[in-house]
Amino acid sequence: MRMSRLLVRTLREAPSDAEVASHRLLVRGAYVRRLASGVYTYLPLGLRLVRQIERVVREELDAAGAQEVLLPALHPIELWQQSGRAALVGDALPAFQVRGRGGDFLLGPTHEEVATATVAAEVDSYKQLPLTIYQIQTKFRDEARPRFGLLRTREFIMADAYSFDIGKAQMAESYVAMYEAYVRIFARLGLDAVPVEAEAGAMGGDVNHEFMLPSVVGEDHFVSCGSCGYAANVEAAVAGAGATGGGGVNGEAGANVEAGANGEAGANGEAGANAGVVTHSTPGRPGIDAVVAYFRDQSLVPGLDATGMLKCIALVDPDGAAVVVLVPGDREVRVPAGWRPFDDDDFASHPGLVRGYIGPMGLKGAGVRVVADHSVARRPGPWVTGANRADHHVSGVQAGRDFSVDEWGSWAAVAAGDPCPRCGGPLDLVRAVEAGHTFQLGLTYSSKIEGAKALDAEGNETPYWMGCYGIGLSRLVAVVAEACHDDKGLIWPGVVAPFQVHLIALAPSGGDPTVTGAAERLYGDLAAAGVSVLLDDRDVSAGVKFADADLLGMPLQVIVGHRGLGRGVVETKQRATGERAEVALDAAAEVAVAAVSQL
RNA sequence: CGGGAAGUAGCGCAGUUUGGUUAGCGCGCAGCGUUCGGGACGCUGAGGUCGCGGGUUCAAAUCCCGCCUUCCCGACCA
Repeated sequence: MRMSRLLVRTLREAPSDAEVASHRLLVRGAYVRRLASGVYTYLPLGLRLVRQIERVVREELDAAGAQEVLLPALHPIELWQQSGRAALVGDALPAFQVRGRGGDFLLGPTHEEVATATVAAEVDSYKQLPLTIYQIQTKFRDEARPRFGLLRTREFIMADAYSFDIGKAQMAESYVAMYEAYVRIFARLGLDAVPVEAEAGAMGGDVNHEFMLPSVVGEDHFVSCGSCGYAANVEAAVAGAGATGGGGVNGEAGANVEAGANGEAGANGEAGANAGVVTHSTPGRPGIDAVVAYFRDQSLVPGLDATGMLKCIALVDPDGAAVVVLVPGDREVRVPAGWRPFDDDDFASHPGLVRGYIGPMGLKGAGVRVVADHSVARRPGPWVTGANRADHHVSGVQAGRDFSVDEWGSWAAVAAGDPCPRCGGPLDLVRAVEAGHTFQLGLTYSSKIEGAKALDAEGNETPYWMGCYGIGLSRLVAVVAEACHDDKGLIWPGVVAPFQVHLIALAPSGGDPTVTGAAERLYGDLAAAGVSVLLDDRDVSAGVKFADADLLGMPLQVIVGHRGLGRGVVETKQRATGERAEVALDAAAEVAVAAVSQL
């Protein structure tokens, strides 16, 4: 491709709405342009990039036995009503009515329903299984907040696959095959993906893994154990039982117990029902920090800090029952999938729970289940916590004496340093981008979509055992760019580079037949050798060409100019290392081909 | 959806506080000339409903009200 004809207007300055490096450089390099928030156009270079990533994905999925299809992006809403996910439609998903004969449709955010219905119409026998289909499609999600250029968008390109099997064991085999394909895909793209255990969320199903790419722009966090290799999304991670919190933290809590007890002995607050429990007026101070500051200012409980507070969070479990979760004040509550925090209506129907002043006492009688993190058991108290009364907190509260816990578990969000649930070693917390997700769905969809079943060898009808798998391709563009750039521009790895060679012809305006002739010949030779070449034949100054070449980031630059040509040589430059070399003009094509083959 | 910031030429910005000729600057774009290996230089030129709508005023980019859009933090995230 000749740059003089390519739609590539590079920008010296990035638009002010581009914050992160990948976004700035992809826009400056004319790879993409924003049309609306979270909606991007791929210009020719950007599309070539996507195609390169697609090529790797296709090769690996094909090698794993998956078959490519193209499912509709437009889904009849009836299909989503069958699967039971229609509740998501309208609110969270873009839906609309089609005129004429009418009907309600949505723009597919994911394709479990359509994929299942598609196979249901074709497969009736175990002899047709196992089957894995995949597609590369544009997906639509009504993201509340698109972010960071291509990293989180409303419309994005995804490679999604669906496996169908006759039994659970076979499903697991298909899953492993796809999981391994994913590992190979990320490896070939030069990405250091970490498969982590994850929650299934609204997808349903059981076993699933997220492929996480550690990155400073990541929106997710996962924990990993350097000792045993355990890795899990923080949403799904649980710390080792019995030992949540470091020894030091427990030690501090112990000190607080003594200090708190002594302080109360001399305090003359209103005595609670139980000896040692003191109620304090804390007007307008919901939340741990505000209460700690108030108690410190008023010298109510000497030495109190967040670790001496008992944090009580009201949740609604998947059955709709109210549950209060207890964790130490310095920890966050882990909200499991399917659970949700109390909303205004919930508080209204549970007058015993006062927002901002929730405490664990007396909840049993109110029909509210109380669960607590293991770490609460390890810190005996007394605690400072909410009084279940507006603008009041209590101190001197003891577990067992003043309140009881229905169930102990891992309810605190995992933090760095927590013990690994498998081996007890300290966990690391890593910021990362979720680049892929694989699920064992089981019968979640096949049990609901009409006809999604097959006869097994014994003639019994059984729903398909399914898996689903997704990789965000457009997100990968952002991730690779984020990982591969310097202050001058992008630095594409060979496998994804839109062009392998950036051939720069440094001819003065009006042309220098020697230079243009040599460049044209090289261009032809490289193309003939199967190398993709971007020829900068524009009538612009050398500085512009060098700067653009560095910005666009093709792995190998070949510079043809009169200076070298006078001695019969051209120059090569590795974009990644900056390493330059001179090669004889006659050998240049051969050298470039060899260099490219090693990318 | 909550909090914050911002919308002036394709991009980056000044001007708005204190209303007052014809709304500027850099880059980019077009033409001519010079230059020619790390974002060259000179001259000429094109390009703007100052986000949109309403209001105040003799007069609005500037003040007031409403709306839209975009970005950042958070919530959400199939």
